[in-house]
Amino acid sequence: MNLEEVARRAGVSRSTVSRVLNGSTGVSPATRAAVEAAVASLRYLPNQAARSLAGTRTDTVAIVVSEERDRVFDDAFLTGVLRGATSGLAGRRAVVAVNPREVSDVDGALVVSMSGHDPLPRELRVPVVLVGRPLSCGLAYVDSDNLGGGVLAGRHLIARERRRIGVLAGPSDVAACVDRVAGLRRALSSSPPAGVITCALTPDSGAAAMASLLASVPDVNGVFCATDAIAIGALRYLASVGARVPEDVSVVGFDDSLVATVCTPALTTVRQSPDDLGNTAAWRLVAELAGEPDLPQSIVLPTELVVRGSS
Amino acid sequence: MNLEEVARRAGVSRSTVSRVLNGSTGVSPATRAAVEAAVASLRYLPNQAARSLAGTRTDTVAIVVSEERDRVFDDAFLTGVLRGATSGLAGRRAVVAVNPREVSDVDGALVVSMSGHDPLPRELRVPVVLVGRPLSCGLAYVDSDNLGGGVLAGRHLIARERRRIGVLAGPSDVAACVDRVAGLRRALSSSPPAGVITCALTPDSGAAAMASLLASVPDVNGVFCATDAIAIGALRYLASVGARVPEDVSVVGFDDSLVATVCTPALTTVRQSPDDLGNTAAWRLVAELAGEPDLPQSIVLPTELVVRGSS
DNA sequence: CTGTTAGCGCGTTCAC
DNA sequence: GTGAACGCGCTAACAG
Repeated sequence: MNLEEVARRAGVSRSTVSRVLNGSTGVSPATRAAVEAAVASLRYLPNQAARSLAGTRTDTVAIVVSEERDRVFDDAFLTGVLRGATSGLAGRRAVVAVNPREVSDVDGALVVSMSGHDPLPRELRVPVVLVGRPLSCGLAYVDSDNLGGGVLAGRHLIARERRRIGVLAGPSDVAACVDRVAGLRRALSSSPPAGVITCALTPDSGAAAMASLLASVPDVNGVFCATDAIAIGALRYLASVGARVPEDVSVVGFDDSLVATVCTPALTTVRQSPDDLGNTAAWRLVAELAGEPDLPQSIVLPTELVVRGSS
Repeated sequence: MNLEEVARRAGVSRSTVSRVLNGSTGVSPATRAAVEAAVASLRYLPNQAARSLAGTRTDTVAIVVSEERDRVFDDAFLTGVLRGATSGLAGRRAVVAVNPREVSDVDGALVVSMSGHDPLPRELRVPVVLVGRPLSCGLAYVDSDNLGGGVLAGRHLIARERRRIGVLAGPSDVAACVDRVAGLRRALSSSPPAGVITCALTPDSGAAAMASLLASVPDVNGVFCATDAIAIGALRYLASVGARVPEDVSVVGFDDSLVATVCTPALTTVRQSPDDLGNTAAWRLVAELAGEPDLPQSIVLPTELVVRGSS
């Protein structure tokens, strides 16, 4: 099934069918209709390989997932971004890759990476949109309002009369964590955090960080955790030493992952929408590929405080 | 940068370069070496489009994720399968799709779907390997040993002296759930379950199902849940009516998802490995595409009981 | 063992 | 407004 057959069926030449398929102007309404009828009745689908070989596009974009197992916020984040992205890709093929160097023959790429210093996107010679703010390069990106979320968390802790506030900050090369903590600092401007501990993005690391925090600031009464996974560990450690949450210590997380609703007490946290992140990034990339002018270099999606039992 | 240039550089013809690239036999070691040197020094990458247009393969496989939002075990399952699959695809391109009808120009497909009655895989005119046992078609598949896991759970409840056992079974069209419950029944052969409630794969549905179970079997002292998500809901409901776990009722889940370690009490559950599932399915598909004979029609991966506080 | 040749299906000039 | 002709980069016959 190829252009030739469709052309014969419609009583025109290959070129004309091609023109109709590619929305080119200068085809009389009558022939256009004939061609469309032929296409429909033959259930013709263009051959992608031939199309990209002859033309200049591949109609394929890469979704590059550059992450290590223990450096991901939570799996729901990735799943959400993927779901949102594929649905926003408007008929294009999405190839997923873990290693950017395996990627070729694509029109553009969506890169989701925790690390703010990923050197890889630049190696792709196509338009790139990042999911998550980069720390060190000027590429276009879509991100949650991590700063604003941090501010919300900080104001909430202040409203709860917490004045000895500790921070379990996550890694310093993860932009989202950096921004979240910056937001908290901004909300706390008059009375800076009593202690800041960096840690990995796992419950175990969060528990260990909570232990150090308690050691250096024994009277801490509010804790802001850069991710829910960290907060889970903090809650666990606090329970193990008999500290009451929220009576003795308020705990606030970030992500609103499933575990936030399941742990005891349920976790006050800041919600972001991975689906919207992926969808918006896809939209932005598609728009760029379509040649739309004046596209924003960065897009920031709102976050929202969800108050539960831990504060 | 194309075959022509590489050929010129190596002082041979296009065909010879093509032969070397495709591992065809009958090339003298000397010319092979010359070609490989040229390829390396020019950093030549074959054009995928041209390759699939001329040849019979596309070197890309589809990963079809056919799921609705509320019918997924947990997100970690999907991410795991995806991670395992992409790493097992041995250099092939992986295109992800939600709708199988968007899939064309691929050599084969991996289909991950909860529903056992998915009519879609057959529409793809290429080799297909399913992740998860199909209920109604005879396609090749890779699955966790859900039956065996159910047996493990059943034996465990018996060992805990639980004789009034209820089942929160999940949907009857999800093969994994059906198999898990079948395994439980097998372990309980002498004394069948006191009650079986079907439900959706969400905590809320699990909570509602637990309520019905308690209504019809007030003295239930053991509950097997087809998934951890269901078990979370069951635990929540039991706590709300003041039932003690595990003193009054033992609860066992299935999946060993992250929430199983976070809830209170921590959940006894059966562990499966989504990564291995995806990886094995990819391997099986690649082997079939390579024409390997005598491939197994089904592959079943072991599951493992993880005992925690809830039993 | 190696080179030559003929398309794969399509977009894109060109003429008409 | 429409058709004819060329070539994208490659694989797969076929010669030699």
